[in-house]
Amino acid sequence: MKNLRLKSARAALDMSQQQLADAVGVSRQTINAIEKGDYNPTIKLCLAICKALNKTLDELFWE
Amino acid sequence: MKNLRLKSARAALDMSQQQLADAVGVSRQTINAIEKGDYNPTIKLCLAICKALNKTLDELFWE
DNA sequence: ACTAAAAGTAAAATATACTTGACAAAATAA
DNA sequence: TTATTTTGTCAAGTATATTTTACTTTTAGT
Repeated sequence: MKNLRLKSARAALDMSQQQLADAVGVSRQTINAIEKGDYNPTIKLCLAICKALNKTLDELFWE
Repeated sequence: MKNLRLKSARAALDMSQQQLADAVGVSRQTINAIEKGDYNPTIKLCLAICKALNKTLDELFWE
């Protein structure tokens, strides 16, 4: 299922998928796939995304 | 680095690594490796572990 | 001490997260 | 409209999470 909280948090900081990808060191397609819900990232990547967006794991990835 | 919070939460419920592994559908070695800190699990597995141990992502995996 | 269960560890195989490159669709701005 | 950026999506490859089998070491019980 889609991760709209991630998409929303990124938009709130006016970051593109490419900018977030660069900030956490992955490809743009990986960010796109996570937002789309295509596959589950590793906890390490989730933590990097949280720090880049100033959010916690529970805020972005708890269901 | 070791995940002592996970180890502690499991011990608090008196569960063995095997029991937790069965509860979340992975091998015992995977649980052992996560507690040992050998590699990073997927967010899906982290969520399953949290639910099995009645903890949140932030409680077990936030650094 | 003896026994059994639990935990630690390792190598080889498999499943899947992630990359790279590329192209089209949609959005934003001139 | 036209140009530019952003997003969506796909296929093939690479990196790594996870499994299986197996063995040793601790821990807990009797």
